[in-house]
Amino acid sequence: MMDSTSWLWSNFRMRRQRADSAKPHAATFSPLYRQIKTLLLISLESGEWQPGAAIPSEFELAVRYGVSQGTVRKAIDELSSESLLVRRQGKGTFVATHSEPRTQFRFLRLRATEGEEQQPERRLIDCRRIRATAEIARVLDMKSGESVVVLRRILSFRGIPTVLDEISLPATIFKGMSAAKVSGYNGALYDLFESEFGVRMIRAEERIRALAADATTAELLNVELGLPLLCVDRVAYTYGDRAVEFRRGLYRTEHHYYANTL
Amino acid sequence: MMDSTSWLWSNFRMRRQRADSAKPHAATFSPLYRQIKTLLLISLESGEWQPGAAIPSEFELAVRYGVSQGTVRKAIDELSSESLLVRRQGKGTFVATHSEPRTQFRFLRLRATEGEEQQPERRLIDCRRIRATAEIARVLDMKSGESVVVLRRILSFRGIPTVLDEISLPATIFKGMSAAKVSGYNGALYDLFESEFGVRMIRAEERIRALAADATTAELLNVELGLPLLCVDRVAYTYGDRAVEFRRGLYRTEHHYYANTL
DNA sequence: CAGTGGTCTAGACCACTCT
DNA sequence: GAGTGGTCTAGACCACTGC
Repeated sequence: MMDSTSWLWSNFRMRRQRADSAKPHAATFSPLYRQIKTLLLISLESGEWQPGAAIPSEFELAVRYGVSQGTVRKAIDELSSESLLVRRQGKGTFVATHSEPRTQFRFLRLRATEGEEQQPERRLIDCRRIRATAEIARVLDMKSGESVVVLRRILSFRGIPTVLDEISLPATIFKGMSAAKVSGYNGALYDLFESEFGVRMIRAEERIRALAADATTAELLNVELGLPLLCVDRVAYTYGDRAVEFRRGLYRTEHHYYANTL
Repeated sequence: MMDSTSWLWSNFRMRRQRADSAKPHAATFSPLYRQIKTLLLISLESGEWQPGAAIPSEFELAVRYGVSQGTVRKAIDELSSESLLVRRQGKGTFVATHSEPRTQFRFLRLRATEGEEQQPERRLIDCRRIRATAEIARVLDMKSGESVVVLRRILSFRGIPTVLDEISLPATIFKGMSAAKVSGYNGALYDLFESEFGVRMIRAEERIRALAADATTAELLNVELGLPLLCVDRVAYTYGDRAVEFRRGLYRTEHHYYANTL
């Protein structure tokens, strides 16, 4: 089959790396397990293995790539520590999903000052199409003026509006995004992105500042003008470190805090 | 030597674990490499290996503990990923130190909105001894009324006062702490704690909120009353997850932000 | 060159899950 | 019991550092 041919070739190229360089090593050298990791990443990104599904066993992958099980294992170890894969002893290795509570915990850092943890209620305010501003174009690596979908929504805890999110997405990647799609969904947005648009958020960077509530924000969050809020700017990345979301969150912190571990 | 005796005994006990339990496995089971990791932690905590110094080679440790090099390796891997040890190919494995810039980056998350990264100037305001309030006693796991050292200081960037820190430390652990000791030191506090008091900060948890500057803060940071500030409450832990510092930081965020990666 | 960490292998056995 | 990930070993060789 074509598959066999392609992996034989890949493997040949991998092994060559060591043998054919006259100089000790060029800057292009990478160990076998990293090359395996790259192959696994390709399979993940291409959708060959769907979120939530099991990937082939370590033994099978070792045979497929013509390396030892330990080498495959080390590649999976890294992907697992990056939360792209999840190992389950006795069952197999699975593609990580945003529908797992563990993952949601990772991307929503707001915790209640006291009392039990609770799921937020999500209410969509609006969903518009605009042309990318210079700022959005810069962080999302687009051209100014390209089409962007902007969602605004409110997260409430125990009925208290607590977070105002403004979420900017490249329209070309999130084709068919609409208020209906978001409203009809009762879960984390990243879960929707993954299942409906095939966009998996891998990593995000946040910049946190404090600022005073302006008129619009004060009204939407039902607080008085000037109340100090956390302003959380997030850029989220998918495979290959491609930025695909810019999100500005305004958090009330009378009864919640942003949790972080150093 | 006594050393030989003790490690032989330890090793015996480790291997026993597998053999002598009739039931498949009690909840107390832990794999060999974790037991090795614990032994390494003991050596670190006891000061047998000083910060910045090299620990014995993997081969030597394998002989000492009577296990294979790969098992020692896995133990070191975990300690290394927890930033307790640092591997340097060809040189050895070293005890991590707070004097390395990399480590300071980890515990000071404030970044400039624009321009080059810069070292802050540190100015001590005062250093007092008080009795632990209920709140401090709770987070530092002390009794109410026990002696606490409280430092207040300001961090300035480019001459602009930006952070007001109030740092509470158990007096019994930080014996001999004084204004002179802190003032005479031009570096990260954790570096001072490590070298002068033998207290190594391993991990910290932060809770971030937004609040308005009160009168005292406004004066010390030279801002107007009510300016929104980040309030960063940190509890820092040393070996064995013992809390040894409570720190409340108030951050101006006109020209800086708190950086975080998810 | 010797010594250290880094990679890779092959094989054994353990622990867990499901059938 | 079969299949999966988890641990452990012994040994080979590579890559980097410093003498």
